[in-house]
Order: sequence, then C-alpha cells, then structure tokens
Amino acid sequence: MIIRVVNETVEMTSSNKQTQTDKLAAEIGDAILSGVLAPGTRLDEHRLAEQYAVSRTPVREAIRSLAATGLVELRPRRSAVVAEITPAQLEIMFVAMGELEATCARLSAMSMTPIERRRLQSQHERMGALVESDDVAGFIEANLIFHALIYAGSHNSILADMAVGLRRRLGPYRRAQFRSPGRLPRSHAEHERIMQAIVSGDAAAAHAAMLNHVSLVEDTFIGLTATRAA
Amino acid sequence: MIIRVVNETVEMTSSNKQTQTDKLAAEIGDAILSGVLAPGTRLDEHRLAEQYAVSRTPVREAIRSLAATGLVELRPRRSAVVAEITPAQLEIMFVAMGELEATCARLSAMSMTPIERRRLQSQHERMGALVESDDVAGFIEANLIFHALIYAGSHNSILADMAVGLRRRLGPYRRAQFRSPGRLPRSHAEHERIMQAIVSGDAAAAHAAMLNHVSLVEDTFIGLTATRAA
DNA sequence: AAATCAAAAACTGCATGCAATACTGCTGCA
DNA sequence: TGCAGCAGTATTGCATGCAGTTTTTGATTT
Repeated sequence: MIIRVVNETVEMTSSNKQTQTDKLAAEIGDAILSGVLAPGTRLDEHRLAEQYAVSRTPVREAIRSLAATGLVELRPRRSAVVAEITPAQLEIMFVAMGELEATCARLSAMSMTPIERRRLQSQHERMGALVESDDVAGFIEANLIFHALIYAGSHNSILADMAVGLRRRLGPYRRAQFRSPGRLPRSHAEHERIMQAIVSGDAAAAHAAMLNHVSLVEDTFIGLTATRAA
Repeated sequence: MIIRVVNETVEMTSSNKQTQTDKLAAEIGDAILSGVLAPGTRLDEHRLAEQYAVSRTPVREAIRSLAATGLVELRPRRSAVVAEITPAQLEIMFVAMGELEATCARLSAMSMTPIERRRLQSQHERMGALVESDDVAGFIEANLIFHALIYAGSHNSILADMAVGLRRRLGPYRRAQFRSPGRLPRSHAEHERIMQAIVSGDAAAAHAAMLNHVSLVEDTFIGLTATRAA
C-alpha cells in the first residue's frame, strides 16, 4: 500500500538529480507551511541566496514556482511576500476543501475496487483501536491515511491533488483539531458513516457524510481562533 | 456585470507595469493553448529568447511558471516540453471539470443572491433567442457567460478558479461541441433544468443537472475523437 | 514635534558568461 | 550492415553584474 501525502519533499536528503531551484522551492515552501516564514514576511532574494548558499537566480525561480501554488505573492518590482490569508479566504478554502473531499468520497463510493473498499474498512477498524487507547498522535497519522485512501479511491488524480494541496495548505490552521475533548470518538463515528456509505456504494450518502465531517472540523477550527482572539 | 474568462491576457498590448516574465508566460501559454506549440514540442530557451527578443532569464522564469500550471513539463537538465495529454488524462480532466462545475452549481443554488439568480435566468432567456436563430457563435459566447455566472455564484473563488482553469485547459479539445446537429436546443434544455434548480434553490438537483450536462458534452467530445481516429 | 522632501541605500529585473550535463553524429569494430 | 563507443556540439543550471525602481533615512521646514 503506497500512500504519499507529501509529494514535493521526496528525496529531500539526497541532493543528486534535483536542481537547486527545486530543492529551494521545497525548503522555502516547507518553511512557510511550518510557520518559520510568517505570512507577510518579505522574501529578500539576497538574504535567501546567502542563507541557502546559492546565487539569486535559483532563488528567484523557486519563488516564482511558489507563487504559482499561491504560497507567496508576487508584486512586480517589489519584494515577493509570503501570502497573507484573511479569515474570509480561510473560510473559502475550508469550504473548497470540504467540497473536494466530499466529491472524492462520492467518486470513491462509485468507483473504488473491492480491494480498495476493504482497505478503507480495515483502516477504519484500525483507527477504532486508537480511539480506545486514546492515542491522539496515532489517530492523527491514521486519519491522514484514511483521507488519502479516499482521495486515491476517487481514481481522479486531478481532484485528489487539489484536495491534497488544500489540506496541506490548511495544515497550519488545523493542528489543534483533535485536542478538543471528545473529538476522537466523534470523528470516528463520522468516519464510520463515511466508510459505510462508500463501501456500500451509496454515492449521495458518502458525499453528505464527508461534507458533514469536514464542516465539523471547520467549526472546531473557527471555535479555536475565536477563543484565541478573545 | 463584469466577467473575465481569460485573466492572464489582460493588458497584453500595453507593455508597462508588467514584467517580461509575466508577458512571456502569458504569450507562451496562449501559444500552447491555441495549438501553435503542439504537445511534445521542446521549449528551447535560446530559441524562445531570440523569438521574443529577450534574454534567457525571463524565458526560464516564464517556463517555470507554466510548469506549475501543468501546461509544460520540466525535466531537470533537459529541455522543458509542452505537456502531452494522454486520453486517460483527458478523461480524468473532463470528469474533474464536471465535478467542479456540478459543485459550483450546488453552491450557487445555496448561496446566490436574488440578483445573481435573476441574472442567470436572464442570461438563459437570452440564449433561448440565440437557439431560435441558430446563432452558434453567439451561443458559444453566451454559454461561457452562463457558466461563468455559475462559477461566480458559488461565492468560492478557489473552486471557481479551478473550474475556469480546467475549462481553459480543455478548450482545445471541446471546440466542435456545438457543431453536432441538434446540440444547441439540447444544450439549452439542459441549461433550463440547471437554471431552474439553481433559481429555486434545489442544491441536489442543480448538482445532478450540471453533472448530466457536462457529461453529455464529454460524450460529444469522445464521439468526435473516435470518429476522427476511425 | 510632526510632516515633507530629497538623497542614498537596497532591491528587483534582466543580460551575459561559464561550467556541467545531455544529445548528436561519426568512426571503428564485429 | 549494424552496433557500440567517443568526440563535438548544443543546451541547461547557475553565478555575477548593471540599470532602473522602490524603500528608507535623514535633514529641513512648519
């Protein structure tokens, strides 16, 4: 079973067969997603070049790549900056990710192979044990696989990639989702409905269940920020 | 009412306030989408630089931008090439576009303002006249607006941009869709159902109607290629 | 003390050059 | 005649330098 959630950082250690530009794009992108480079930070080409011990050329090219993914904003003749995400945009991104996940669930219900259905069921059961033992870290990791299985089950790499990209992009804003008390069993119950619908081939139910699931995650997120802001 | 289907080519004539790189990315991208640069064509940096009378640097950066959109494929240490699209990928892209359009229709049914609903209805009625007069060119143009209204009505720029991008990307493969005999009135009838569902706020029906609509377009496409291949 | 303006510093956009890698065609051998 | 190895060429990846624009800073004025 091969599941690759993060696809840019493959071969991060081995430096051969990859251009400086690609490595820089991956590193700077990770720095942004991990919060090392905060939104609004100016990406000074000189500084970055010095920091990574390369010239400005690959830095410029890497920044342009990141701009296309939306991670940084390009302003002609002025410094590129790490893209700011307004609450309104965040809301839109969460909705979009929810819709994409729901669509993947729908397609999975329609076109998963029997083996894929069994894998999903098996993964869900494995997560049941993690809920029992209240293993939050394990559940988070297994949750990624659960969702990745549904992306893959859609048999549509375009939609799957879009969903993965958005999930990755929203990562920094979802970290605390499973810390809310009682979230683990609730999440597992929602997964139960999603899994059942997919395995039984009920496309509409899979769509609805997934939409409901991710909407609740979003609620959790919004609740947390509201608390933080207060 | 402002609808911008193509957003890269804004200010193509006026050369100020836009970097060479941006202009090049737009021009080369258009060349690819219009078929001037066929899939598989090698993008020689020297040749392109000479052709557009700039140095290799902006050409390289433009190519990297296009690579991020999927229009060209980057192979380290070897020439970038115009991305080839296999029939399997094309199928996936059509499915993805259909799902995105259907999702936008669903969201439109839920969240369009009364004014937006009226605009959609009005646009649909206008297209009725074009069907009567069998104005294919006019219908094609109006069809773009009809769909753009639904993208915008989703009130989700991420999903809308994804749909627009895919539609643009698939453009070269959909050209002949309205030439099939009887396609105009049939398309209009499908639009009728989509419009009715959205205006009346029936999200599920809007989703289903749009999915059906774009699937039929895809059938038309596949039929044409099969004919061509035979 | 705050605001304004000008000069300087900093930074981006682009051109060019060099080194390293990939490709092409040729020659020699089976 | 066909294939393998090799030299030459073409082409990419990256560094560096310069010009033009933006930003910053400091002085001057109100």
